[in-house]
Amino acid sequence: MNTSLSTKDFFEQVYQVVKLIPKGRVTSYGAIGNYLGARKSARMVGWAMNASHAHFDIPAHRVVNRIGLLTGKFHFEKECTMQEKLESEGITVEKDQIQNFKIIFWDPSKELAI
DNA sequence: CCGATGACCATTT
DNA sequence: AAAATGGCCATCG
Repeated sequence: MNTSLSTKDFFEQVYQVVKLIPKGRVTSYGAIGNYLGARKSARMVGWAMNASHAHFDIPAHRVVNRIGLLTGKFHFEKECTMQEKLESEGITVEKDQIQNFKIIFWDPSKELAI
């Protein structure tokens, strides 16, 4: 069996955190990675989101890069899907840039309080 | 098997 | 202060 519970568990952790993101809030790949103790492996978090297509309950639109830019919008059904969903939750997005990002930023390391 | 790529972030120059 | 590069780990060709 999976004696080496590494990647799969890492994915699960990411999905759990993403699913716990409150409505109207956003977080960054690095924040999740930092919460999981892998801030250097932020790319893996992003890659995990790419695999999130296999999971339907993953609000990947609430996850953006550290500057609040919708870098992964092209990975959604349509380029505007991500922005549409964010605005649908009360988040203002301008030119793929989330407004008030610092205000709506949701840091798992602080909110979930390790 | 080796090389290149990636929804990133941090450090150094 | 801004720009460039390295690092990290996994998947694809």
